[in-house]
Amino acid sequence: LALAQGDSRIIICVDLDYFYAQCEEVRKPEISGKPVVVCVFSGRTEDSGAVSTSNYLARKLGVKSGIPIVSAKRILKDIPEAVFLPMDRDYYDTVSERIMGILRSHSERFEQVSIDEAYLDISENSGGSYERAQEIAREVKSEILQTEKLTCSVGVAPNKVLSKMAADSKKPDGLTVLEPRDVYNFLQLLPVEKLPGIGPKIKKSLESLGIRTIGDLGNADEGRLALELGKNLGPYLVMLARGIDNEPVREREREQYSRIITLKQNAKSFDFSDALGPIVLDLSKQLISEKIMCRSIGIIAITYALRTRTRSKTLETPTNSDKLILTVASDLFRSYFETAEELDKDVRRVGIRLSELEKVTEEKTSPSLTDFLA
DNA sequence: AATACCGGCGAGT
DNA sequence: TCATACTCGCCGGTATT
Repeated sequence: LALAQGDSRIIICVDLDYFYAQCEEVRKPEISGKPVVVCVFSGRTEDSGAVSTSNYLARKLGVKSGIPIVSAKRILKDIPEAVFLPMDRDYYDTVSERIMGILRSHSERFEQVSIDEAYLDISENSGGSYERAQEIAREVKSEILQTEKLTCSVGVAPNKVLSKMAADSKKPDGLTVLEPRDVYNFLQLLPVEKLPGIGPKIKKSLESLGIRTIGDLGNADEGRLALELGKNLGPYLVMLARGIDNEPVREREREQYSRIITLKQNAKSFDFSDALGPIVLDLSKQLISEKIMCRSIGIIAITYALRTRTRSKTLETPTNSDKLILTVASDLFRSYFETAEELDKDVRRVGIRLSELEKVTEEKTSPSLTDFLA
């Protein structure tokens, strides 16, 4: 089994356990030991909405991410101590930022992939030793536990995908080291959906080709797979299945900002500025505070049938103006409702997406009055 | 032919 | 039955040059 240059790196994946719910346990110690369910209430009716995250006690009883809040309440109706809390993103963001600061201090090469997950390339600080790498992982875990009282699951492996799979293999509060010599046995018998990036749809596609385990996938004919999954995705997954992943750990710029809301009731059209005004203002404020402009403005409509529909427009000149964003978004929605097929006009949720981002530079900042007077 | 843009879809937290 | 709020990435079609 060839592992290419992948052998020579040592990567750590840190994954904070049931993050939102664990943040709530830290903030309100009296709820730990009880099932905790973090909810996104959509405001349509009392308890409309979905479960964002739950702690392990709730999960064990079947309350998992994505299920309707009413289903969760049904499941836990005989457990009076169960706790349902509204999601508080701002709070989790601040906790996340502090933890990412800790992680960043452990390696020059750092990559945050989500609010609760990051990679560290510790090839250098470990001196190539998995023994030392494991110590570093232990230090990271204990530092997060001491400063924030949060547990995490950590994977140590020769590349990002394997470190993620190692972290996934023991949760919560795990520490799994996967050395190059163990990779083949680790992967061989796992079902394909354990590979990050393979969800229900791709699993089904692979099944139609008789591919069930990661071992099967690694031995698959790349040509046949390219036909089934696309010319890039197919071969890429085969390489992953062979334990090869040369993606570097690198800090990435954010590529988009979006906001989406659930309408009070489904609509064939709606008062654009009423519904969109607040989220546009919020987005615009965020762009300005982060000194960013966007060159593409998009709208998102989620239909009654839960289909996602999008329209977007690329501007000549980048903007961060709430007025312009609202105008463009309203136009896009108007034309959407004019042109969409009948079923797609029944809209449940609407949102806005800003992309093609650029940093604001001095020269591009629009001249202000004081500049004129100077 | 290469690149930009667009819209759909899939996956993940 | 009921079905959030985000982010990222790939795919294929079409328009533009």
